[in-house]
Amino acid sequence: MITIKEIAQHLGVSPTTVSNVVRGKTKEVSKENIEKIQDYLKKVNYIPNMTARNLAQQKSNIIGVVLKVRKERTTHIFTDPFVAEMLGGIEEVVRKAGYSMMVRISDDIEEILDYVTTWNVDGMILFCMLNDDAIRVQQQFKKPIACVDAYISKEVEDKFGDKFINIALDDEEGVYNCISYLIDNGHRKIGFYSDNIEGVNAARLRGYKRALMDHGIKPTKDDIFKFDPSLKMHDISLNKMIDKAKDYTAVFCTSDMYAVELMNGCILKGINVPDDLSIIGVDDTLISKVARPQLTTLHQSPKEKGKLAAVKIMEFINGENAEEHQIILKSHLVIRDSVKNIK
Amino acid sequence: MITIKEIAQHLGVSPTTVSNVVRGKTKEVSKENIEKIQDYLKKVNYIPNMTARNLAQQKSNIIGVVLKVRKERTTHIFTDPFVAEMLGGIEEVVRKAGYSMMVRISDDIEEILDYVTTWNVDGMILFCMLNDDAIRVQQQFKKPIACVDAYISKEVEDKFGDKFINIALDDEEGVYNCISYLIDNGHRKIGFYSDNIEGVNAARLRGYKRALMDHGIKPTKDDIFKFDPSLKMHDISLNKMIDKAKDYTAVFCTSDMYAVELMNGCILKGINVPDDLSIIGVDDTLISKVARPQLTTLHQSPKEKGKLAAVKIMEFINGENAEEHQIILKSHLVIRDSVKNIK
DNA sequence: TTGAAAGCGCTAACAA
DNA sequence: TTGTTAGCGCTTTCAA
Repeated sequence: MITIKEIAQHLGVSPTTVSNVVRGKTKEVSKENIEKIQDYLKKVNYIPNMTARNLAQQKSNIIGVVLKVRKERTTHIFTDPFVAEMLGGIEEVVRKAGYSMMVRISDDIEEILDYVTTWNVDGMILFCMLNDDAIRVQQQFKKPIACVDAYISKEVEDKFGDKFINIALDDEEGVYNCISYLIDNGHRKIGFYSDNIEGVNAARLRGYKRALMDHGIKPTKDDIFKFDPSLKMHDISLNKMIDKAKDYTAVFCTSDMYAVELMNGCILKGINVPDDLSIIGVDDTLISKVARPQLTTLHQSPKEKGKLAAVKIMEFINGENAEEHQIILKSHLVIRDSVKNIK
Repeated sequence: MITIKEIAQHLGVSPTTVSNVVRGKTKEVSKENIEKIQDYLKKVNYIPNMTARNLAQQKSNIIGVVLKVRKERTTHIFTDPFVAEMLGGIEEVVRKAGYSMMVRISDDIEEILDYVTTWNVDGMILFCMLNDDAIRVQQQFKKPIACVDAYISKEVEDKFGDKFINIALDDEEGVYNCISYLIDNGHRKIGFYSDNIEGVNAARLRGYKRALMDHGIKPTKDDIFKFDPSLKMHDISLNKMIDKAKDYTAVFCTSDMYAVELMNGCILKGINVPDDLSIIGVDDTLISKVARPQLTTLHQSPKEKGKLAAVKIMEFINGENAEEHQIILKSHLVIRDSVKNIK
């Protein structure tokens, strides 16, 4: 690759002048030099060395997109329609802003911090941060951060500066509505199905419990099914769940993907959905529409979440500050065919 | 961030010695220095500056993962289960090899070349390269390349050096088998449904045509439905397709995603699958199992394709050479419920 | 075993 | 308007 220095030598000008032309800072360059240099740049197809540029400018032009997920989920995290849509939203904004996206999957916040530090990313978009993580991140990472579905306390949140935002959903409220809807349709034995009950899903669990209690139903620990999404355990967990499902008339699942997998497993085992079991999911991604029966689900827009996070990061980088630390999007229930009225 | 120089000064040793310890090149460092330096590194939580390291070493530790897709597909490329699974396969291998993944979506080969050049990526994984692209890539990009589903001529292929591989599928043969299966089940009016007929899909189209002709059916241009996958056009294209579908007893779709969307559209319009229309897809991703009826589809393993591409790139970087320019994986038909025997 | 010095390719402060 | 110079943080020769 040809360098600025070589070009400068060849044309008998200084590297600064060439550099200025390359970067379009042509106010201080004479017309004849601009033309001469531009012609030559094109002729030799000059392409700047990003590494050198970044070192000189103490930045990276990289946005670190970090998916903090537990090991069991790593292998198929991209195939979760929620994540896929979110990434699509992020990618577009980041690319159009002239930045590059580095995607990192990890379940270890220390590793993540090392990663974004060593690459000196200009901003980080962090998916699924928990409270303890947030404390560490806040201590160590001093660049713009946008979170999607971080679930952290008000106190920790307030420790972050002006370059922090969390894009969230009204999870508790949304799930409250889902469960209320089930109850309105005559369901009293309602399961809660998730791969974890941290962060966002803790909020959802609260909504679930509150809805039950408000309708005079006492939630028990047994009603919460935590399953292992790793490839190995997947079918085992699923079958366990299906066995238990017979004791229920409805199950709330914390994502469309899990809902649809459960539904599929049930149907294959002769449990009819929704006649024998009603199912509700979350996300309203493509999969909920193509599944049969079509899935009743709590709508949110993963793509919008991703886009918004990316837009905010760009604003932060460009000097704007966050006016608030949280943006809470509104969910709504999309009623399709996977819930039966059993009144 | 603390630098090697500062550490050296503080400890009264040279930057070289610190650098050697950081990189584990401790053969030439005295034990007392090793210990002293390691302790201090830990104490100050030293994290190397990747940019500086890369500039000095003339490499990047980056693998460029490039999705070359037409503009209409950009917005939801990650949500295609094929792409999602493939990315998952790539990510794992790349990460475990100590590299970082930069994902770039573009439909312009010149832009792609500029991108990987400016970032000085150590290797590129390229999805969906066409013949003309390949010529340009071969001219300009002299680092290891692994392609997934590139479709290029033997001559162009041979112009690449020892650091090139293409991971492909026996597309023509596979689709030949799909169509033969349909014909065996009594179908004679069979449509071909795709968003493009370049590259891989050109091979599939050949398989389609050959199967028809071998069974005495003359394929016509009208039987090929090209639709526009952009968000705007999506429903319009789909409806057009569905209108035409009445003239057919079966449709072959070039991906599960499209197959499932078509199936869904048909069902919503009162066209029963498979009673009124049989459908076959390609990929055998999750979506084909959760759709109803379950989709009969040509199985391949996107994840394996991705993994293999990434493994090959790493081998190339580590000095190994390609023994062949193509690895052709075997597909096979997975028979589920979306095809009806109408004999 | 250690360290001085040059260099990776670019930018930016400052002088001319 | 142009060019000189130093420097970004690291690695790598090579001499001590």
